[in-house]
Amino acid sequence: MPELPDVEMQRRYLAENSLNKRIKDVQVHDSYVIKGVSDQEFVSKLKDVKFIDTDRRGKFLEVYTDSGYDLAIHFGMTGHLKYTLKTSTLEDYTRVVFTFTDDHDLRYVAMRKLGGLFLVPEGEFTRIDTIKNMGPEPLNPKFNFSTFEKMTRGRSAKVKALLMDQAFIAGIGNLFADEILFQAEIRPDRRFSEFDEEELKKLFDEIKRVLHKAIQNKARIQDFEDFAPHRREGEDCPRCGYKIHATKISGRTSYYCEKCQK
DNA sequence: ACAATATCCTGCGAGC
DNA sequence: TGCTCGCAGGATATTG
Repeated sequence: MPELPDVEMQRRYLAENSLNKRIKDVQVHDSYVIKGVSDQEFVSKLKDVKFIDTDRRGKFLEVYTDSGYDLAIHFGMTGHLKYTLKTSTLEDYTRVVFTFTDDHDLRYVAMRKLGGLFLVPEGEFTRIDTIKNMGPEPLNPKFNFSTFEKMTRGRSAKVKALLMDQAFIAGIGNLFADEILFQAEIRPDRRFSEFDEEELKKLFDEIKRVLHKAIQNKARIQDFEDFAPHRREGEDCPRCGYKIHATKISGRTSYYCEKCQK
């Protein structure tokens, strides 16, 4: 489920717990999640170094080190980080463990292996194709309505497919795309060519507002007062009481209100 | 260039 | 009870 707000929480978690501590050991329990380099290289490049800073790009957590290599972490759908005493029981699906000299671990845990850990030369996160081709960061103040309007011109795909496309805009997944469209009162199968200026502005504003609010609420979509009821086909729309409808867009189930979303 | 679809990963629940 | 099937969602590869 990690989308932009969730990844932002993971970033803050790492920044609070794991910066400026020497890594005395790196254990790769599952090499499938190590991307770009061999396990051996991954371990040797990160052993005896420190994580010194963090950033986020879309759904990637970027971790800077004090050696010549940096680390990008993607959580796929099921991944998360766990900082704990190294003596504590290893969680199921622990894929990679960093052990610091303070005898604590930072563990990358992920049931399904849809994410991964990418080692790149210093600062060169654009070596990762998804990042290289990534659209604008929605919460960046430089991402303004004029930019958004230009991006949408000539695009004929369904609005929800584009919201989930990382090359169009960064960090939005299935759940937040539904939530943004619910708040903007726009159907997920609409196309930009049919939008009037007011709808486009409303959509732009809701992208920023929903993501900001989710971060403020610690990424819990449940904290929305009238959130789109995900995975609840046939339930009542929290805004108008009409039945929630489900449909497939871009291979993903979309939930929307046929009455309030136009 | 763009749009749409198939595929991978793993566990779970529905249905037979 | 035990099997298969389909689904969950992020991203990529492939096809149109």
